[in-house]
Amino acid sequence: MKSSFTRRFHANEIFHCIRLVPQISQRDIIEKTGFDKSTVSSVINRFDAMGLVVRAPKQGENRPGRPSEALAISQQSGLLVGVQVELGETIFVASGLDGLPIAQHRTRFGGQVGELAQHVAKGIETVLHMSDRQAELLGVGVSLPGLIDRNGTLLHAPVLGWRDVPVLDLLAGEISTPLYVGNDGKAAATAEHLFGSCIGVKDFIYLFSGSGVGGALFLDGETYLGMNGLAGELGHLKVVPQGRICSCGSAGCLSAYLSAPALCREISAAMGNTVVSFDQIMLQAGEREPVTLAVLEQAGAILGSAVASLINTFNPPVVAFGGDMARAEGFIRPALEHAIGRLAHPRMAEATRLLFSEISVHQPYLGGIALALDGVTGLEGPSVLP
Amino acid sequence: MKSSFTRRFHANEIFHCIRLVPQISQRDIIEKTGFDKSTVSSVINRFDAMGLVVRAPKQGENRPGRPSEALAISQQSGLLVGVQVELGETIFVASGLDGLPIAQHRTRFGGQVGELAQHVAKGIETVLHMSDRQAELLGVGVSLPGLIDRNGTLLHAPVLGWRDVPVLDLLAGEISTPLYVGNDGKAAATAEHLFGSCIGVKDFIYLFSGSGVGGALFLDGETYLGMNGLAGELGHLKVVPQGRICSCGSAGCLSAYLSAPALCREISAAMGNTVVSFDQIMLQAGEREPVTLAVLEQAGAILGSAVASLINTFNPPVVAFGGDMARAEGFIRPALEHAIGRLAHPRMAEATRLLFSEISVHQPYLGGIALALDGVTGLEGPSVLP
DNA sequence: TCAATTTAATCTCGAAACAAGAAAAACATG
DNA sequence: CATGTTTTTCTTGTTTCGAGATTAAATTGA
Repeated sequence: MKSSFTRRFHANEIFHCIRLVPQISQRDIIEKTGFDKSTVSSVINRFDAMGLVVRAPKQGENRPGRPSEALAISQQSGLLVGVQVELGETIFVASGLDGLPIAQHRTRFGGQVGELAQHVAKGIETVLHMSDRQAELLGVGVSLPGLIDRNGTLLHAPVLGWRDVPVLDLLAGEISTPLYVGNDGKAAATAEHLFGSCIGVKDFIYLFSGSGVGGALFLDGETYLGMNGLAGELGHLKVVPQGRICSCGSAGCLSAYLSAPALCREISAAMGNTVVSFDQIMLQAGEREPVTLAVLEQAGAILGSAVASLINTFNPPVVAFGGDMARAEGFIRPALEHAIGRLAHPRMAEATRLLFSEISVHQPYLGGIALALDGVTGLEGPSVLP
Repeated sequence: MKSSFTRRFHANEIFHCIRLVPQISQRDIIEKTGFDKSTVSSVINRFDAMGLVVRAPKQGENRPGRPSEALAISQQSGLLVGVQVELGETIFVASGLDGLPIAQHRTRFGGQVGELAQHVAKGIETVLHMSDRQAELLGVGVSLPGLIDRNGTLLHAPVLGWRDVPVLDLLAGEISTPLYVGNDGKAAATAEHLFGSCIGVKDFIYLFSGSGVGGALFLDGETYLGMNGLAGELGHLKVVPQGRICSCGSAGCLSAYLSAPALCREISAAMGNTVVSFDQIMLQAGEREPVTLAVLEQAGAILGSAVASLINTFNPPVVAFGGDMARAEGFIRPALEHAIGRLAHPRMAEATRLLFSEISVHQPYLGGIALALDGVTGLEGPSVLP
């Protein structure tokens, strides 16, 4: 069952057409993609033979002619599990091949390397039971907060305190399904592309903030990995020469100025009290507490300087912000835009849209699912598509 | 004669195999590319039919069996002209499809927009006469020192003082051959990939310095253009918050610290004399003049900070330096490497090779030829390959 | 009710391309 | 001069895309 590259390309495109617009007809797919009708028909016939899609006559189209089909990803076609490992807690989500979550499960996790594999395997088991759907598990995506290379080795995760952990190998020992392990920034960017505001956007730069600052380069329809898979560490762009020491061991990084811990420290120092969480910062900012507002404004300006460099580098149509950056949109956006206007090349800045991610705030658990869906439908490696 | 994408991909790969290793045999191409022997044979037969290659029996192979063919790009197959527009002077180079220069011509150019098209057309005419080869002109590449968008409009060239000049349209009015217009940084990076030290390197970041600092992102086998074709303006990475005013109108750009004029100003101010050219700087540095050495060292450190950001962003196998940066290798490299070691993520820094371009110093005129060759053999748009 | 019309999806068939194998070409060796 | 070796070309089978013909399933109107 070895298909040519173009065939897989077509299949992939058509699959995502159906996923994104359920009840779509072949006619609409032909218009949208520009593929030939016979190509679309044959691909969908194969999808059908594999039980990947369901076809139903389309209702409520009161016009002459043969009614079009309403295509949809089958609920029975297969399951994905997304795993989001964070400090203290792990989130497990099960979904169908359409990527829509059908069950969720959270457990505490102490962060011991030795327990990771068993802990994840057990969580997957649990969430699969909860999902109550009779279908095969096709793939598992695991999003981790750290630098992960192409071989699936986690090189450094300051938040967890891990170094050089072969996570893919460890997990593969307990989990037999296809396994996709990835950095949380790249996972979040993929989620934004598959489910969020960057659907259909082939090039965008993603930045997000939480316990650290991460990012991803989404170029030409896929996340750019670089030589070892480490590209996109935008949290460690240098913004201040000889600046603050960063958790990565270097100095002057964006992360040292914008991560939640950094902002907490800064506000605490200025106010004399103890601010320990970004929730608290948002609360104080909502009450228009002056020090907090000033620190956030300052953060927006620093972020703007980094984004100006990114705009001058990539000339991207979209720069997307996720996590705490998205939550604080109202407080940082003016300073951010002002800095970009001042520092980026005008012709590029005016063409770039800034986008604050909603899903990264309200559905932060989609990263793992995105890795899994991207993995099982992807053009390289084995794919569940024909 | 519309070929499929894969066909053109194969043809392109095989063409460059022959270009890079003249006298190569089909056998060697098969080994190198992994294509099937029938594919290679049929592509080369078409090359032959078009008069693109010459085949000769390979000499001096004293072994049994049918002797292999020695393939080479035909000298009669076609001509390219590369044009390098600089302040005060324009360089014209003619070459065959192998990219080897066969004639060169330089003329003064005052920099009047109105005269550009005629000036270029006349120079092409002249260099073609000089080349003395009976072959069709297949393409012209024009490298310009400024921001050029996808439509071939030069948006801003501080060096020439031009703004919003539709160079492609202007030139197309005088020149009927396929025309490829590009930014000098991207042209130099393409040259490095086609003729220089980055042959076979599919991903590298290119930085060069001259009257300004420019760059290019060479990702996944091609220059990354971004939305409007403006990506790669690495000279305007922000390195100092609220820093020096740059020719682009913004502040704190790399270019404001590393361009030849900036270094001249800095050295002049510190020494009290007047340094006006990079040649003079190199001379003084060669004599180990302390102020000059200190300024260059400082420049290396600033460059290192920017390169550290680039390494953390792209995780590239190679960062290449051209122009004045390459000339000053000996004086900036220690500070550069030190800064990178301190600021870039160790796992990425250790994997990245720094490369100082030779061709950008000794054959700076190759940029235009590179644009032309890349254009006429490229996978998108019309191509001279079957 | 039953053609006629209209639209959607499928089927048929030719052109193009790759890949594997057979055949041919051109040389060395004994 | 036969045999073996190596390189290139030719032959054939399979796959895929795409254009046109065909079939399917509805509405419309006589």
